[in-house]
Amino acid sequence: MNLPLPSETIFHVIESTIKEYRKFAQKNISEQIQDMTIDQGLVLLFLNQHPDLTQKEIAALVFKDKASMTRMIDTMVHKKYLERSMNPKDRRRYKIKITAKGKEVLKTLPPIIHHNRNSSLKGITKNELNQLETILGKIITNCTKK
Amino acid sequence: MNLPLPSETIFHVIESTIKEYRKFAQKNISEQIQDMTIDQGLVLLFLNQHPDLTQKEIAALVFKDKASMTRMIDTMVHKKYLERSMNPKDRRRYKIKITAKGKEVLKTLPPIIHHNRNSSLKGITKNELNQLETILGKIITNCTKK
DNA sequence: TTTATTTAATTGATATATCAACTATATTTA
DNA sequence: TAAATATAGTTGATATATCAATTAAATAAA
Repeated sequence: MNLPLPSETIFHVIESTIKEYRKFAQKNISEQIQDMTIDQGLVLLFLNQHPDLTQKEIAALVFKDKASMTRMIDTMVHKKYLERSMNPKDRRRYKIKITAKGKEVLKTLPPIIHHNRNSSLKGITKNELNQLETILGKIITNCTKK
Repeated sequence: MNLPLPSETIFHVIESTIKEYRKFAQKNISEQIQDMTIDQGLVLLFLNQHPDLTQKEIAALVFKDKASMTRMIDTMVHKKYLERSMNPKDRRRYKIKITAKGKEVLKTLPPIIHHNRNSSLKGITKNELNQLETILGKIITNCTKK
């Protein structure tokens, strides 16, 4: 069987892309906000626009499982970016609130992220982005159907 | 600032794609080879075609750092897929050899991986693959230049 | 040739991720 | 309504990843 090496496949390119983007984005975040990981930043952005998200829902949005999310929110609570309080409508869930410190970060973070996205997509047309999304969508479908 | 949510960006799609592919590929591998992770399989494939790779070089190929690679190869040695011996030409490096058990796996693995790649890319044209590679290449360049 | 620098790999500390088992609450169904 | 099932979140065990410091050997510079 003449199988191309993993490094010669499109999957290698895809993985390389997301790793380099994450490295790039983390570097730019760390320059301005210390002790803030990309994923923690994303959690803040999500909660800011959707305050009623459950831990499980946030987990899905950032590609983690619920156990990881428990611990991630533990550390964000410990760092005073978030607060947990009971949700009276469903006492299995928490209400997760962004603290004042968290809101401060939410002033600094969006411009950085905006810049990360823009500069990493520089020279790529709207049309190309659509192509990208379409093709990747096919791969996702192939991997998840049935 | 009206910043789209992370889940609405192309980065989310890219990350989703690689995660789903990995999940899909791992499932198919686990059905036939127990106790073998994707990354361990990739290491075997690389070493099979390039027996003189150093740990550091393998690390780069599978997107890990050298400390992770030390430990990954430790476990593969422990599981009897690999053997380390000294490299007389450069005694800082190891010569990493695939054992008989490793070679057995290398009979089973390639067809699985072939199937994983093929079925996850089903319905995608050569041209689309080229587009994909080109566009992702631009993102990588944007993230790594300077 | 001795000394300084670089390189490959390891180690310890720590962070992060994942699985399975569990708790508490809510929802369904008999 | 009581019992069964499903859901949100936690926890412990374990695996995996990352960083910084270290070791040992090779290479470059003095």
